[in-house]
Amino acid sequence: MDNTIHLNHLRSELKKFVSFSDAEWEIFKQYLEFRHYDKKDFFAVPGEVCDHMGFILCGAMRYFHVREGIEITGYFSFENELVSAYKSFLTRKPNTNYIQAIEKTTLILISKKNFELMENNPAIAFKIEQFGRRIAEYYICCYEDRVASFIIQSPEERYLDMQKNAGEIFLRIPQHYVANFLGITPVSLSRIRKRTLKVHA
Amino acid sequence: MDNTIHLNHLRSELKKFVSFSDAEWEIFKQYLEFRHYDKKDFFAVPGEVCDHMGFILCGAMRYFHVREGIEITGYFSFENELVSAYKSFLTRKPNTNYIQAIEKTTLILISKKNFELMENNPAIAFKIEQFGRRIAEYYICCYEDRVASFIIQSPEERYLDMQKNAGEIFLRIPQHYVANFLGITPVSLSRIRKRTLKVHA
DNA sequence: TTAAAACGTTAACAAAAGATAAGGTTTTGA
DNA sequence: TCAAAACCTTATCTTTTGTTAACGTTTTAA
Repeated sequence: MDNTIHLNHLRSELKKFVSFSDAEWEIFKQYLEFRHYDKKDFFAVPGEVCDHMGFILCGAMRYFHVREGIEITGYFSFENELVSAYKSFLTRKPNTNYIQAIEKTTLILISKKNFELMENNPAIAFKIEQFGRRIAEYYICCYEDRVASFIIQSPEERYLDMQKNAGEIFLRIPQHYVANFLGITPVSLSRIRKRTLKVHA
Repeated sequence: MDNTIHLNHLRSELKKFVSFSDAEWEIFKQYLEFRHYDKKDFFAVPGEVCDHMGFILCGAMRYFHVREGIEITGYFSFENELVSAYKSFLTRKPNTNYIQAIEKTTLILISKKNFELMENNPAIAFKIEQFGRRIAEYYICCYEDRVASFIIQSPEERYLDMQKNAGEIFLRIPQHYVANFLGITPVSLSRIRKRTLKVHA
């Protein structure tokens, strides 16, 4: 199977982090693997170390904790985004949540082992450090905004912002997952929707 | 003034991110500057790009947003920790919150300009990439936990956890700042304290 | 030293959210 | 295709939080 088109797509998308030279890319792509997930397949589970970082070619992933038997969704990743239990991937400690495909999903994976091999390969080590740094810095910026939203906004304000800035999510994600993402219960989100609908009608 | 002892302390503390060789350290330390902040002095303000990252030798810093004239505290940094409006520092876009000394505070600063000079100095560029990467990765791990606390815990649970794991903070930080940090109002925290005190009495 | 500001608690009331359950619709999967 | 599961809404009741204000104490700064 020829995955050239997908690899080229990945290379292009990764430019927002770092640009690989042709020589670097030839090395880099040898460390990649493709993997398909059916809906409900798990990318990561609690208690196991997350060994991979993935790039989503198509599909979507849901991150959730289980607390007293109840699933609580904390995050989503969609196509052209990365997916990983980052803390576990970095620290090599057991992960604490599930990451599950919520659609048929195809990933391009890099294993921790391959990451480390590249970090020790002088031909590409520097670029890999840059790559790892930019990814981490990118996510820090996202986290800064997300934490601020919990500190300075009410659930209703978070919902309205999300509707404005990421409205497409509601077309793909069950609403009770979104509720958890906003830090509230599904019942509460349903009420907020009813409340705020009237304002714009 | 001889700051050798403080620089050696910094070098030692930074080992949790990266170890500098003697040669690298000689270069690195030339790009550092010391700065003192009186209580209530600002390290960063909204609308300005944050040009520095700081290491706290002594003292403490508070991060807060102003919303409708009200200050809302989102974070603190203490001695031996870093301080920065990270997103602004990284993206060179205007910062959106205040960072203020809440005690007399001494920082060792690296400017963005000096950071970039080192990134372009072959003698130390690789180490700087590693350094930047490890810092970012460290903060991602912190953020992962912090976001999870908003998703899966109630304010009361967040308070009890904080009391257990970071009790000393309450000795240095006014309680209404802590309340904001937990995502609630000062009045609500006062009630939670009253509620939970009885359980342990 | 002393007046002003900051701080924590409490009260009273309103608003929002959580918990539970029921009902109807849609989706899923055998 | 059809029964089961998943999903969203609504209702009821309880709990928690927000808002505002008052009060007493502590800290700050002139």
